[in-house]
Amino acid sequence: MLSQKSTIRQERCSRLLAALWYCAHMTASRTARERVRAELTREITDIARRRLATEGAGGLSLRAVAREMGMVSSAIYRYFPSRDDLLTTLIIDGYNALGEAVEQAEAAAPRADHLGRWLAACHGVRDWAVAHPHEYALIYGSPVPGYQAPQDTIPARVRDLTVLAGIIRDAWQAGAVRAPETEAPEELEPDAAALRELMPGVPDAVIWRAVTAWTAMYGWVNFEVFGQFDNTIEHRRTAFGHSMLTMAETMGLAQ
Amino acid sequence: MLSQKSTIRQERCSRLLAALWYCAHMTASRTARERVRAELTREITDIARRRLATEGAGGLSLRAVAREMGMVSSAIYRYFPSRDDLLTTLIIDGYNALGEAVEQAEAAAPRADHLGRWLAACHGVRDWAVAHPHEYALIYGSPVPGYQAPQDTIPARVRDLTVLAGIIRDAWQAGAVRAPETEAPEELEPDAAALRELMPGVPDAVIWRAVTAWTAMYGWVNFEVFGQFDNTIEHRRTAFGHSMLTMAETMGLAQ
DNA sequence: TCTTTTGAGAGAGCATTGCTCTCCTAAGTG
DNA sequence: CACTTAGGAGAGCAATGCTCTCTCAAAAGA
Repeated sequence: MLSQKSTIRQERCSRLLAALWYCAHMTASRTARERVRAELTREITDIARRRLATEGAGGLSLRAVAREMGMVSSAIYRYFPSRDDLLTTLIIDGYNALGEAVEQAEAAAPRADHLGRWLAACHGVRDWAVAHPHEYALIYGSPVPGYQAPQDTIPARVRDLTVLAGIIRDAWQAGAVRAPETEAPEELEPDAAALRELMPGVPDAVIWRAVTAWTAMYGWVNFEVFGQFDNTIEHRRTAFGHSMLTMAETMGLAQ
Repeated sequence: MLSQKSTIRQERCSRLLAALWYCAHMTASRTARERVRAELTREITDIARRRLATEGAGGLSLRAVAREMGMVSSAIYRYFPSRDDLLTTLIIDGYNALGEAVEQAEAAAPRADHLGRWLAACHGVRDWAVAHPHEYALIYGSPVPGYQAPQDTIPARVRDLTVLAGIIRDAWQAGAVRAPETEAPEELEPDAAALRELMPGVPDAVIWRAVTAWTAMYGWVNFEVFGQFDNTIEHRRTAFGHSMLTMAETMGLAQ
């Protein structure tokens, strides 16, 4: 009994050492094995993403992915410890894809045209969401599994928010924002801290209007992607643009 | 072979006749059997709703409900032909519960205080959603199963929208709405038809602002319920109220 | 009151899922 | 060249949705 325990501990210890050694040399040596592993990992996520786009998050099954790869299902677990980990990877990828779409859309507008940048960013979000409804549902819909680890997703999920903050910051510094007459309740003063860092110098009243516009935009996109506008609104892109123009006015973005 | 087929057809025919007879007499006779059936159906949905509240939509299993009822799983199928049908029932119930919460919240405000009615309705939605996050996710989150039948849900899902439309209609008739300067694009003219019926006399420009406010409200609630505000905004009810006040201003609702 | 119909629970069974084992081979390492 | 180890194969476990058949008691009809 004791010797068995000792053996186990020894084994675990040697594994730990091996893992440490592996970590220390990982960056230096790009062995063929590591390359094929990275390649297979990418192939798994690609297939999973494709299946996600057709079946939806609920229908994504590890076994189906394995089958499509010509692998046996247990082999997948060498690459992803669980189905939720695969989903988390897909979520992070989704955040990055959306963030990139927004960044590119916004970057296409002239820097001084703050209203144009806002509208471009909004359409960037909407167009991507409409084109990738299931991926969008994964990142901005109801949380699917028990609960995905939010820690890993933080760096990727703020990319779109950063774009908005940049627009508001630039517009404010350029004097292109009319400050609202009404102030935000003092109670909210500490809550704006994180946002204040993204938009230095911008008064809280403007920040809160930006938050309102932000949630309004995602509210619209949610409604549209999740089918709430079916059989009601046909010209959705136009209606969305008009709605976002209204929100620009609410934010005090000068025409 | 032929006789077997004929027997089957005969059997099916007699079943059909029995079903027709049953339908014809259903309303008149409330037998004990029907009462216990209704009672058990209600018990199933109650347990399902409770499990939904703790496990979420993904973790709702027919077998678990059956186990909790002391039934064998196959017996559940006498009451609901599939898991999706149970979910659809829950969705309709959710729409009705939310609709009722909104109606009650809005009814508590003085009729002439249109801004107060708007804010009350908004808080009605938010408070219910925060109190029943999984049910809210079921009705306003990403569509969970393959696709639920939207036809059955239509009567229940417009209750909240009707409340909003009533506020705007009353406010407009009372002259308490400032019409916006900018008009909506003509392209959207046909899309407002359904909404125009709910708010007779209200100009399209105001209707579209109401839609924007509506989506903004649900956008905020989505963000809050789905955890997008975690570790950022603490005083969420206050922030939500301020945001909805901003949207009232956007709609032109006079203070 | 007695026979017949029928609604509905029990139980076995099927295909599928996520995940965990143990084996075993071939690629990479000293 | 010996040997370590990453990783694929396959069986297996528990759970799921759903479909059968069997059976019995309650309701209906005479």
